[in-house]
Amino acid sequence: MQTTASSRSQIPTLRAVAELAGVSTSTASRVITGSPQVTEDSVARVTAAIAELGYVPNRAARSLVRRQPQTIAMMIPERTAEFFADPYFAEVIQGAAAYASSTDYSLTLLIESESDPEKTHQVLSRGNVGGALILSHHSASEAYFTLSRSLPVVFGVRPPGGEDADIHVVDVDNVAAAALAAGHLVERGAVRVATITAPLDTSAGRERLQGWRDTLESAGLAPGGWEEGDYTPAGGAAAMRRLLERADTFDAVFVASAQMASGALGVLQSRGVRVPEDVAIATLDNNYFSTSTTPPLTTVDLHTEEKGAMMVQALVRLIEGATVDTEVFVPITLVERESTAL
Amino acid sequence: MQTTASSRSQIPTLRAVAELAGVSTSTASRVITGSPQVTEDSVARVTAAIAELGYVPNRAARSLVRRQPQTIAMMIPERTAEFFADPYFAEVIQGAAAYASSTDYSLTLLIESESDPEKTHQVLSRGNVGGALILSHHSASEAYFTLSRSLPVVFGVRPPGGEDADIHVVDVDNVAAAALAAGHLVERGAVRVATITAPLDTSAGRERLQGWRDTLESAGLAPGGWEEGDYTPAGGAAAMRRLLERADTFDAVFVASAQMASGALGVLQSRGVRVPEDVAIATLDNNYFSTSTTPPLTTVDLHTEEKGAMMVQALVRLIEGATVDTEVFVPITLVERESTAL
DNA sequence: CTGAAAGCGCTTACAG
DNA sequence: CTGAAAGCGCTTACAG
Repeated sequence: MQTTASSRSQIPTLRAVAELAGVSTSTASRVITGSPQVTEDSVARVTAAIAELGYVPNRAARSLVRRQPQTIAMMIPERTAEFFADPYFAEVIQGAAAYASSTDYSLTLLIESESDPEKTHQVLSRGNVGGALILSHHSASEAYFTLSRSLPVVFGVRPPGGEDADIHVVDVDNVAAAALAAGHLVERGAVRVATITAPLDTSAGRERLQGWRDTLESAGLAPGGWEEGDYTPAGGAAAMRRLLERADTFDAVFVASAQMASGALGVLQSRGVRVPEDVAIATLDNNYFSTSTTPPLTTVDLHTEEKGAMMVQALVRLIEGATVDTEVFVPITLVERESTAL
Repeated sequence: MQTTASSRSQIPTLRAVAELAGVSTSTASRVITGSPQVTEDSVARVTAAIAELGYVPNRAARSLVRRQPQTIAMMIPERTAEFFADPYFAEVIQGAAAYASSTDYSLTLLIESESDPEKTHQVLSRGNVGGALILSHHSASEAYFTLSRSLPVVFGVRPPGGEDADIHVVDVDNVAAAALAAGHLVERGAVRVATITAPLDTSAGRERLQGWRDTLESAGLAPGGWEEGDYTPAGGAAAMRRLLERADTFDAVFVASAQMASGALGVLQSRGVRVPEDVAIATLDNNYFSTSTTPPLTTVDLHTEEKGAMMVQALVRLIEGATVDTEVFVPITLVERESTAL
């Protein structure tokens, strides 16, 4: 109590800035909000006063008067397993938080209640957040369709059923990413390219499968075998075992995520299959799972951190009334490593 | 703009609640804040009105008048690698966010600028957060010592140099956790227990080594060999390779984190060492890395998610002026799995 | 126990 | 371009 009180009294207000600068709070406020209707002289004096006092606007007061909380909610899935296993969320969050810190908005974490989507809706629609970022793949995201009519919302994945809906999505082009990885395998000389897919009940899973298929087709190659994984190393390993049991052999495999690829690589090596000599591997995600294996894996960097930043950027624009494309693609880049070396 | 405006007009205010309940806003406010000086009848009527309107207090207004932002900052390390590789942060964050949602506080993510701690200090001390949670191990956390004099702060790890400082720490008892795991190995009959440590420039690393040492000593066993790891599977694997090169053999190993244990296990198996028959393994962290290996690993659950919740709980108490222990221990539990089966 | 009133720290028409 | 004034939605002494 005492600590708090004493610290509070130190914090400079707009009034203090205005007094020091010798202007009214109105003028000081105009300078701070970047209003054009102020003289250069006012700007200089207020700016100096702000610097001298280390003034930072009170968010609560600003939010109250603007009727617009300077807060963005990042909805994170309640189902912990999904959230934990994957560095994906951490990267998106990191990127989003970093970008948010460069804006006037703060990023707050909200658990989405999957058992009770109505509750989540409540929390978001009651005026305490300026907009929301939706990350989950599977969840009952239809609830967010309605929400996005009354609150700015940006999705990190196109939600199931959201093909026609008037929603905003910031995501990687999964077809293109898969095609980039598979294409690299083909260019390198592979002629029998198998794949381990991401879960096919997600759009990302289906699109990555599609990208692989398209690539082989346009290269005039017959599609190789494919098995479904679940985004985990163990799932990738299991899929690789099934792939090896099949009649059709392969000289390369496109694995739809680095976590799965690390598991699949282990199986290959335990069977004495040499990578890249016998089987080349290309995957997606430039993270720990593609850099720390032996050999390290050729992959497509999905720029997940940048994705987080782009989501916040799109949302802030939406909140501030600017026009935002309904679909924004996050850049992708091929990173060549030993797993496809010649 | 239009969307936003229309949605705003829907949001019920305290005044609307008061009118519906037939009381003044003062009384309505008292009911909401749980003041004792209201009649049962008032409580009933206001409560009903709140439910009917779906009223949620405006955080900005409340923060403004209370001079206390209803916001808790979770400081996350700028150094991305550390943050990404480990499910630890994600678990703590999840637990913290979930607990925060049951309070009046919202959890906001702030990147701590390690290159410029002064900047982080600025952000926190300028009155826009009610308190802060500090997670990082290494960082220049001394800056937070000063901060904790003017702002409620809870550390997730005792910062270097923070032995005597008057700070609040919520953490697992690392010595006890290591002793629990190592003790299980001993009870099971191991007589030559080696260890792979966490980085020894962290207090957690040193304490876990200590717990292993204490256990062997009190069991009357000579300390086995030890090698330092870096919290990653690759680091655990490297440490295990070094351990195997040493003269002293071992029939069990305590690995100070599950990520390292998964790497170490791989090395053992690739050398034809059977787990648990030839070497038993016990580790810390009950996460993906201890459950998904073959065999699954006996471990000490550090209740990381609960830790996040406890950190928020302690911080909220601090903010609200209650007394909080300077040191709070997160519970630990042994989880027996195949890696130590007899 | 209750209500009228003041005020938290800002922003923004409004008048000049 | 500038300042005085009103007001954002709450909470809390103050008086009754």
